[in-house]
Amino acid sequence: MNVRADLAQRREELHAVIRAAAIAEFAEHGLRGASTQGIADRAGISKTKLHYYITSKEDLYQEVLDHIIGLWDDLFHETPDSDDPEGFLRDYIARKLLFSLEYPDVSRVFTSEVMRGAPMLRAHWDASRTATGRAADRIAGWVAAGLIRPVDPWLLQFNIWSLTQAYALHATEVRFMLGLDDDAPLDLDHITQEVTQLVLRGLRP
Amino acid sequence: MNVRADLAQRREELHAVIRAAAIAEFAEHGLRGASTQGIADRAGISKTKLHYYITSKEDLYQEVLDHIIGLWDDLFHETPDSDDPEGFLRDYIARKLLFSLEYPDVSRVFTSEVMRGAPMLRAHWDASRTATGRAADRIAGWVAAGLIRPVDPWLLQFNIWSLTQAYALHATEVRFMLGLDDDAPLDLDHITQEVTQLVLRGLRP
DNA sequence: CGAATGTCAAACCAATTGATCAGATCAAAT
DNA sequence: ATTTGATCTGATCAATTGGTTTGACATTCG
Repeated sequence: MNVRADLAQRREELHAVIRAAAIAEFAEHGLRGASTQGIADRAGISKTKLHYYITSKEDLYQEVLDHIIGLWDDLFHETPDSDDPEGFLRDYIARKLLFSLEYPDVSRVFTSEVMRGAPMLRAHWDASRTATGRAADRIAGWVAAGLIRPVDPWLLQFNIWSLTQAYALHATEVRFMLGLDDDAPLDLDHITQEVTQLVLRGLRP
Repeated sequence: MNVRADLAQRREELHAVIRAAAIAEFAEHGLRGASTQGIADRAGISKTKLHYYITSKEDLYQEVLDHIIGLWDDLFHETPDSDDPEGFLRDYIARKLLFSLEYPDVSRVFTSEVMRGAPMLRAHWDASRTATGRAADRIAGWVAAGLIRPVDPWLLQFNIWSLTQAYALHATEVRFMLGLDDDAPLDLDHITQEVTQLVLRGLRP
């Protein structure tokens, strides 16, 4: 049984390596532009071996998308520290930005899929929309309670998404503009501070 | 001479058609994922005919990137109505959003190139950086004059870019969340209002 | 032991890729 | 009318694509 567990674990580890390689390749070239050879190279295995562990490129891509959705759900479902607007938004923005800077390729794959019309993402979006709708209700509640000024609760969420995700999508551009090396880390705390302030002050009644 | 002009014009018109088709294809699939066959189909010509007018896929892509940079320069160099922060930012945000909603594919091609490390964009970025630096100086001036609260002038620009571009990149997602048809127009005025308010109020001293 | 299962690589396959070529077509210039 | 040059097409190219097959090797289990 110990051996069996080891085997299953080795399989799972290799699968994680493959998934990571796939995310990197898909982030850089999209679904059509990604090649299984490229994924195999990044994973450090032969193309044949890769195809032994996956059923098809499209299938791997779909699995990556599911994985991403799962990560985002986790990120969103972590109970926020507080329920007042300021505490909640601070926490939310900080977490989103941390994720963007830590796993930029994940955001890139997602945006790449959206840019081509999100044909393989539509299945997940129904759940995502109801979640966004609940959040919109909460924001509307803040507005009604006079805690923040009147805003469109949906657009506010889109705006926060864009502010946080941009630092993943355009990290290369940001680094260049700031005169940083291509692989230099971005200043998470500073960015978080600036974005948070912009949003919080922008919502003052 | 008249005839010559006509010929040159026909050539140019066809070239514009090809460029538009290329932008659509590149926006959806990126450089590697785009196929010359797909571009030819969108342009309504045969693949052979396409290759008669272009020298290579990479070359066409580079030309598209140059074209995009030109469009953005024009957008930026139009003299703003006013020089005070509020007037300038209102104008700038409105123009950027108008462009994003009108030509979303242009923004998509640009982001797609950035996401893969922007190897064919670096040549343009030096000029772009000095322009951004000048804008940063102006913003710093506003801060020094107490017209807006202290902010990082560079990050403020990144944040405005992301707020405006997101409605091009993620138009599909936004439409879905708002329950709109895939080809329904987004409410430019409403979005402009919301984004402008968020930024202007977020900058109050 | 031996059968069965899991792991992997070399060779290979059909399809698509970007791109070329020789030649047909056509309008303009001589 | 003939020449010239640009435009356009069908056939075709070599290379790369995603994916399979065959078979060798190893590991596990009876």
